Amino acid sequence: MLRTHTCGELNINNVGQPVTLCGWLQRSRDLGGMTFIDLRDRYGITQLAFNMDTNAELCEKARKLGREYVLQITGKVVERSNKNSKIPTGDIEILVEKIEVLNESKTPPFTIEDQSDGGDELRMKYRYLDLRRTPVYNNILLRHKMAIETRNYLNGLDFVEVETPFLIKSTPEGARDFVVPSRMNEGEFYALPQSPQTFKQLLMVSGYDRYFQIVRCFRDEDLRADRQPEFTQIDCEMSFVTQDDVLNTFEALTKHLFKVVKNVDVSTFPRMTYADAMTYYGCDKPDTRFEMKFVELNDVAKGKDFKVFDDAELVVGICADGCSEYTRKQLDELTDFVKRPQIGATGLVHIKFNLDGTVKSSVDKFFIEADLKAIGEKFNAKAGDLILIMAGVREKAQKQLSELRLEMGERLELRSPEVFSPLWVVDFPLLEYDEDSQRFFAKHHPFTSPKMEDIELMETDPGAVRAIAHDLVINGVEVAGGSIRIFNRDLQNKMFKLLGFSEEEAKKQFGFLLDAFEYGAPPHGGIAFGFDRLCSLFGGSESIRDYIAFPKNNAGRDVMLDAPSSISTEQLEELQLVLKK
RNA sequence: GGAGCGGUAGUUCAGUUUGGUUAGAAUACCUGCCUGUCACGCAGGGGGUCGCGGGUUCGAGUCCCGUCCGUUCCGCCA
Repeated sequence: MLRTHTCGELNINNVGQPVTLCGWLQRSRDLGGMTFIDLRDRYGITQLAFNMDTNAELCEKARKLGREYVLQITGKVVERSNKNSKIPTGDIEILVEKIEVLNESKTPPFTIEDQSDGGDELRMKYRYLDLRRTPVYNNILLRHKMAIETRNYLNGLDFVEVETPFLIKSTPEGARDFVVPSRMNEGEFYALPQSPQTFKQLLMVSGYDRYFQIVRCFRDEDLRADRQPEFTQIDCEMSFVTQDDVLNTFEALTKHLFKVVKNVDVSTFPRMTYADAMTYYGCDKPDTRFEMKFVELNDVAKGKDFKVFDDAELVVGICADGCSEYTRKQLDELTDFVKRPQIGATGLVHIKFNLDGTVKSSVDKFFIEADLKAIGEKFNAKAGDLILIMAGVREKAQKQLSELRLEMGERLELRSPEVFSPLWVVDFPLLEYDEDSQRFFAKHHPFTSPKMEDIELMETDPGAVRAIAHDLVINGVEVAGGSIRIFNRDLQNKMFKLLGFSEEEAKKQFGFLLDAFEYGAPPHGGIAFGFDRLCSLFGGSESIRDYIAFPKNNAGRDVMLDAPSSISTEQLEELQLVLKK
């Protein structure tokens, strides 16, 4: 070993010991007669001291060293005369006797400190330097802890981690596949998995009973702050279970992670149906850190000659406590917010329940005070509250008001990253009708089981069939999703038929799975966590990039590698992607 | 595919609204001074194709058109 200790572990108890440390020069302070160097490794910072009186030659050498030089130093631990209470090693320093420069460094393009002066783009280009910074290191360490704890916990429950292939078969359903040309099979392509869905179901057929995998998945879709083209799932599947079993098992895993990683206790996760989530939050992943539930106002808002309400399928509102004092400017801001093209509302109605008992609204022309008070009663509004109302086609109005609700939550500081509010959303619709292609699509995936009591509806009203599906939502983030699967060949065929698959198409795409189901498939179900999102949620960040060591940028590029890149004509020829000259 | 915001010193930004002398600040870097600093301090210095291309103008960092890059969102993400 080139060192006896790390830079984070020495303290007052080590005084007098001879030590050898290795690390990077974080910063040096040259006072003329003496020089101090902060030596950094991933464990911490230890101060090195050099004195002109005691060793002029060494001190001269030390003052010439640059930032990020890699040093090996030998010396003696001494108690400082001026202590630094801000760092764990602040009581001691090393009286250096020998310096070895293990490597020099160019001046880095940004400062390697907690608060770096570098912007995102630059730090991504030099990600290996960015990763030296403590906050970034802590994020990567958090991810490591989450992964280790997940493995240990699931291992304790007899889950088996099985690796599934990355080079698989492309299927047209779902997200766009990344494809890989096959050199040995001219004109044919592998696809990278969007998830190991079919493999984990096959493992259930194989009797593995409880499977998990912390696994990379690939989707060739546009990126977001919380979406990368390659991302990681905690993928899980269990046999001989009900939905309750799946929910209880992974609620317990989630609680375990909160406890050991964050030391946070969370109570039992409430369960909310998809229908309720839409009714009360206008959204299938509600942020339940704050209430501000939707109230439907059709009965009290219609019939007052206000055309916008009268013509609307749904009039719905929220009540913002204590916001009656909002100024004209603030209300205009909210109106502008909902009118942004991304939200696309045509307007916003407000009712102020003023502190002096008066009621003032933007629709006073149409509503007398008694009408407004009737609306207020629906919300149990009190003096000082502000009611915000939107109207339109049901789904659209819900979605728009949902955005406004989150914005109000933000403005009222009700969305602290230190507060965690998990819930299960269940009873999703099995199918979603797509107007463009005039057909149903699986909302989750084609292997999701309908609720037994809804099976008859598959013939009569497919859109009303509910699935035995579940999402884990925390703070408005979809953290995990899963379902009980179809394990019966007939039901699966019925499902494919609903999705407009001919028997041949189904066989061509999923023949291996259908075949497998004929050899004794057990009842099974599972869930997959978005691991990157879970980490960013635990870390209190909106962006999953902070928790990925080498992430891609907005356009799916790795700016450090400069990938993707073109390849040589020889490679293209070998892959049969161009004609040979 | 669409919308918003941004691109000026190694870096982070100001300056663009209302075109006008030599484009500033902080930090980083270099030199000198300094024996208890820990965001050390003090003095001095170097450092700019204002993303790129075109246009308007006597004159463009600033106005117009195009384009590239970054970022956030919508679409998309079974």
